[in-house]
Amino acid sequence: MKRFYIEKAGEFVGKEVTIKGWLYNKRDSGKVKFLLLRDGTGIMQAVMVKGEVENGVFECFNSLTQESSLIVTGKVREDKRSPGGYELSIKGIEIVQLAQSYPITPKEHGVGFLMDYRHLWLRSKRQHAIMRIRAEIIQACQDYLNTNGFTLIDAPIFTPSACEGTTTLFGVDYFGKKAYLTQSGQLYNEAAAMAFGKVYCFGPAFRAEKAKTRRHLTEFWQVEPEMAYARLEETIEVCEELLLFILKRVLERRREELKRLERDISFLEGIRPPFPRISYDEALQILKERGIELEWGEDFGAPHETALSQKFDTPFFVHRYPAQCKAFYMKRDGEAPHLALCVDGLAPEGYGEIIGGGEREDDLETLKERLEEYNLPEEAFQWYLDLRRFGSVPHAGFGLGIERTVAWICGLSHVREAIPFPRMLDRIRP
RNA sequence: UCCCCGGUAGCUCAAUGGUAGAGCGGGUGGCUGUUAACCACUAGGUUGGCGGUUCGAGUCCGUCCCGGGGAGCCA
Repeated sequence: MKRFYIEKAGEFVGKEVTIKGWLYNKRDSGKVKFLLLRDGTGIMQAVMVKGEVENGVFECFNSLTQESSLIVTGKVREDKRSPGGYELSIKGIEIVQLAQSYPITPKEHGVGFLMDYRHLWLRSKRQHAIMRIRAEIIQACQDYLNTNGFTLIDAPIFTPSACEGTTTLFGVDYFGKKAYLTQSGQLYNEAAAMAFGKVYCFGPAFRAEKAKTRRHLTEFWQVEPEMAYARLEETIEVCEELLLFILKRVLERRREELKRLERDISFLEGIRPPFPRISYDEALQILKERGIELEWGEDFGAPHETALSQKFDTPFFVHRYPAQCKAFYMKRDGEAPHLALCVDGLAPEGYGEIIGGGEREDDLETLKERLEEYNLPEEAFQWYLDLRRFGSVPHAGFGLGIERTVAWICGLSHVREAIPFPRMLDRIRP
């Protein structure tokens, strides 16, 4: 017989099953006692009435504490009075461990307290829903890329040098030498793209930014596709397809979780392509119309991104930023060399940037000049320059931030809930 | 790093410079359908640390620590 899981309770009506799980909560009314059991897939109410179960089983109810681990057997029934519509009539209870007094109660708590107990907080309904959606989004990224000709080529976590300047890197001791935790797999992705054509890497990135906002983690995950011979417009197409694929997948498979988070599902369902593509110059114009002045050449700050993302009901792309505010490897626009052939993908509803990417500089001499302009040591980038010496081609790619995407799709107010164990300025525990 | 707000029972929060309190959680008892159940009783405090003002400080001042919100930068 199939193993029973609470989320599949409907397939077991009338059958006797075993739930291996934990006590989420309990209630009683004298001779009727209710256990709310969770097994990792969902929560199900179990009930027992005095006289209808063995006395020992009935009496053990009083000793049960929140989050005690239990193995409960009984028969599955449909019952409208039960949350979820299905209920277990208890036959037997085996106590695996009686939990000590559990710190997280069914009442309200502050974020600081909950973050201190992140290892336990993950058991709560809301966090459970977020993590299942996160897993679905990650799988959707991989499914989309794997079925569209991309090969997964992992990039290293230890790196000998910076790819976007050294100020935001975490340094580590590497057998007496200085190494850094990667802030992006991109440079290695470019090498991989020259070998495999279309590639992607998926993994954590580390940025030692002293940023204390709802959108920053010092350790975050990203998926980074890179494509040989791709230009900016094609890259934006891939960004759009990937986002649509993710949305469709989550709406198909994680609808219950979205409901639990009280996400506005109809908003997500209403998202249709094509997503607007606006240039940096057009974005400045939009901001101006809204009374927000920004000098040309300045990068967008949080208020600018928020204002822009409130204008659209879908994700949208801002392309061709001033080259001066972008990284050294960005290719310049041949027709307007003061612009970089780059793109940011922004989520609507005030969420802002979730994607950053663009074309990479493919000319050896130009790239050498850039390294000098940006004060980067050329010798550390010899391997990277090799990619321009041996069969250089136009190429482009982008990075999609997982936590920011999760935060947007789930409607979270802070990315810290979008990752199991967030690492932030001033928080590295648990 | 800067600006703003906060730190009181396990948790969420009250308390004019004058006797530290409530709800939840814990414990005990009651209730045959509960839905963050309900009812009764009960235990629980160095008011973040240090220093100062005052007859008297949870409350005012200084400083440090911790948390929350925001900014610069970014996925």
